[in-house]
Amino acid sequence: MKFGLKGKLAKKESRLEAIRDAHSVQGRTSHTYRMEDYLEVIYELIKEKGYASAVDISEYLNVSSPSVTKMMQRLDESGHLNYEKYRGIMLTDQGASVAKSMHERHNLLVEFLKMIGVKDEVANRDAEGIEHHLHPETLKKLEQFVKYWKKGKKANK
Amino acid sequence: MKFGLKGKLAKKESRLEAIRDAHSVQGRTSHTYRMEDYLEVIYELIKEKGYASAVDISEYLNVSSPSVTKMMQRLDESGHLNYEKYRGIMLTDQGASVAKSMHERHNLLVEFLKMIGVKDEVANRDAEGIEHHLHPETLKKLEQFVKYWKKGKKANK
DNA sequence: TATCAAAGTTAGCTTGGGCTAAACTAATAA
DNA sequence: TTATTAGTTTAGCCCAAGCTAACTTTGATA
Repeated sequence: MKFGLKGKLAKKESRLEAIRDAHSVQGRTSHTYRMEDYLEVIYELIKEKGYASAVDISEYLNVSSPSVTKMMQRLDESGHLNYEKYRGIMLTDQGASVAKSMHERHNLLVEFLKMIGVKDEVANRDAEGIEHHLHPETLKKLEQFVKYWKKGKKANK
Repeated sequence: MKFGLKGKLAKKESRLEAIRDAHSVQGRTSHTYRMEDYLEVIYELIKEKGYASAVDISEYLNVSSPSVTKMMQRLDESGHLNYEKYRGIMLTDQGASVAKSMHERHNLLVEFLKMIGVKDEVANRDAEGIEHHLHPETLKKLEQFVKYWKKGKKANK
């Protein structure tokens, strides 16, 4: 496997042009980063306790319960979960898929960060911030890279 | 140099606890991520053309000019730049320092991403998203790591 | 020097996400 | 069965950041 040796053929962009490209609107996903955070917590709660209550969500995201309620309504609206007042919360397939994706990104990022020597706590915090911003390609490459690195480590341990 | 071999002594946290820690409020920096974007563009504009005009900022950030004006007022307020209506924009030391930090983070991230095989365009876009979320420690480790890796590459080229 | 286009600004609105205070539900204990 | 209370929701607010429409300033040119 080769890294970092791609053909340098691309038209060289000025830094400003690169910034413009990066900030050009480009098919955002119908949900916000904050929604991803909520979905991730709900997913973990369901995995750990079987259900997700508003108090728990509010505790783990460090927000008030009215904020949770509001977001539940939005996520219901957007089809990420089925929500019935005073009853409960269930992830839809769509919601679960977003949540799972976040979960995996998080794991991968934490693994990588620890690998390069970042302390657990910081790794976790940074991963939580970064996970929303990864292009699928980046994800794939990072995955390959981590796998590759681990193999190497094992090889000369 | 060693990576990934830190003592595994830390108390093992549940995933939810980790999420809570990550989302616990913790000394945010008196400026927002969006401010960082503006400051970065202003910095690059000044480097490339000697000054930063509102139209340019608005073009490179893909926002309207009233949005730029508003943000200039805020950044003036917060001491990141000196702004005088219809006149011009100058970064203060504080503003320049934030901008420079973004610039460096961006460079480092792009370098790393390309290193693992991510295409330029994607690397740029992801870096732009990620750069706001890096703890100084992560930054330092990533830097060491990139340096280390490059050395390795050179060694067996 | 007067005019006019381009650049910048203000006014006033929208939206996402957050909060507190107050009202409501539901489930348990008496 | 009723009363209490923990949990949830509503109402009504705030703030950052965005937008369009309308206005002002500046500077170049006739």
